[in-house]
Amino acid sequence: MSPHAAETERSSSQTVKAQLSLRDLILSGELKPGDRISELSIVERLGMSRTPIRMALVRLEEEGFLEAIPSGGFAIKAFSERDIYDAIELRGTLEGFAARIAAERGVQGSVLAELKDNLRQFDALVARPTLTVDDFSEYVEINAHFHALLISAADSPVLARQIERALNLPFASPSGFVMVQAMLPEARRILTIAQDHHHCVTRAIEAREGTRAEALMREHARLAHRNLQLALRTQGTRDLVPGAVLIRRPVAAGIY
Amino acid sequence: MSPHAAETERSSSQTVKAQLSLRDLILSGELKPGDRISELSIVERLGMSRTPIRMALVRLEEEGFLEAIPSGGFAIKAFSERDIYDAIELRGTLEGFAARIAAERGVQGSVLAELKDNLRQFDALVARPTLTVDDFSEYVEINAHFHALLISAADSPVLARQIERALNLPFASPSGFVMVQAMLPEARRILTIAQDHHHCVTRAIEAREGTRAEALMREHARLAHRNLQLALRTQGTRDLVPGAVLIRRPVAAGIY
DNA sequence: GTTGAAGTTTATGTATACAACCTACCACGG
DNA sequence: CCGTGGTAGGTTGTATACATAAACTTCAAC
Repeated sequence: MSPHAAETERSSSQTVKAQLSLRDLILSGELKPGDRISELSIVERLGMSRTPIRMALVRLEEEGFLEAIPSGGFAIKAFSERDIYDAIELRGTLEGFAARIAAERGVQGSVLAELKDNLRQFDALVARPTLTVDDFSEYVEINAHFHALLISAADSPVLARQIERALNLPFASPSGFVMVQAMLPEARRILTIAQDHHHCVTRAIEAREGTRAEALMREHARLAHRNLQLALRTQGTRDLVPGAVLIRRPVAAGIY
Repeated sequence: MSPHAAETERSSSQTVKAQLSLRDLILSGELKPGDRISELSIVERLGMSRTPIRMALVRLEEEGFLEAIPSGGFAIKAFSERDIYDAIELRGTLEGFAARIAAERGVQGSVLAELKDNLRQFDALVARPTLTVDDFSEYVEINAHFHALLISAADSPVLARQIERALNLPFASPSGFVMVQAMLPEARRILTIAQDHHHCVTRAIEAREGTRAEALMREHARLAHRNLQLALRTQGTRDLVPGAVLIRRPVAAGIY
């Protein structure tokens, strides 16, 4: 079934299990956008009682996968291509804000050291003569760590919380389109640009150049815009887009 | 007790009642920051069963009033003065983003007309020779409407949702410090500046000047910074700050 | 044939009972 | 006297039963 199904087995609480399982059900496309979710049908599908399922539904609504129906219950949300575009742009805005206040207020030396270590790992990756799919998986890790470090550099719980929420939607994640990118011929080129962004932002933060750091992070997020466009319009890559099943109109012109 | 207690009486669902009541309990200071919330104590206080109360607790966690305790249950969050500063700056960033995309993508004529009507109401208010407390209440309405119109001008559900969440904290609201402002000698001056911001942003959006619109909304939010500083440091106005009880260190030097 | 209304069915909202866990206190041993 | 173990109390997590409201179906009348 779903690639993440395993992790739901050995979880602690029933609520968390339900949350993960439901998310998988949604992202795998078994539950389609617009569908109303009946609690009872989930009960018999997951084999637990209604209470943890109701809890999970509330949480998934907060995460943005579901929307409350006025008369009660929840339905699976559908997203337009523009919604995804906006979510990416929003992430760029928030990460730009993080970079700016990190630069303006200054960051702890230890965080800066971690950032530079992360850059070295990235450099080593790009230096490899050929890039395998495993290399891209490794990049996902390094990239996610860089963005996490940026948030800790901003040292603002309020902002961290808000960014966390903005990243709940899978296609808004910093690494959302990396595996798509891996399939594209210009993979290395995009990677090189992303690498440069990371370097420049780190340098800007160190040099207390807030405006520059902000602009760079915004532009960095826009790499995902291009990957999104390519992925949705290139044959065969659409399934690699995280949460592709949530996109309202398949758009992909000429595939069928 | 609380000024909003009335609205909790005639509510529909028990969950919503619990949510509103709990929020009042927190904002009125009856439940103090750091306190762990026992579900049973709320049960006997509100006279309903645990189920809707648990639901309300989850929602209030999402709103930012509570934080989950690792071992289970919730505790009331405490905020530093810098958290509030960041929340205001964050609102400015998000509203700036809204203003920018409204300007860049263009807005429907009807929304623009509503904005201009709102500006006229604002102008009429400022033109009054003296400003009563009622006038400031009216301003809160007009101001809230302006900010709501800005969001609808951006026409982005993803962004609207995110801003809505950012405004859950009472001190992050656009009108959060207006009643404080009313008590200050420079009340009219601040109002005049806010009025100019509203005018300029609307004109910038109409003229498709995205960068200008964004910068203006950011600066507009920073008016709240000043009001925050004044309110916390001026004797007697501290209680007018919404959610003042959530602020960690009373800060207010020399009051006691 | 279509529309409206009433009854039935099924959904969610709420209450409560039960189980598992964490915590704090007390006793016992080193 | 300090540390460790166990037990008791209370807390949250889960399951289930019940009430209420929404939706669907069916039947009848126009």
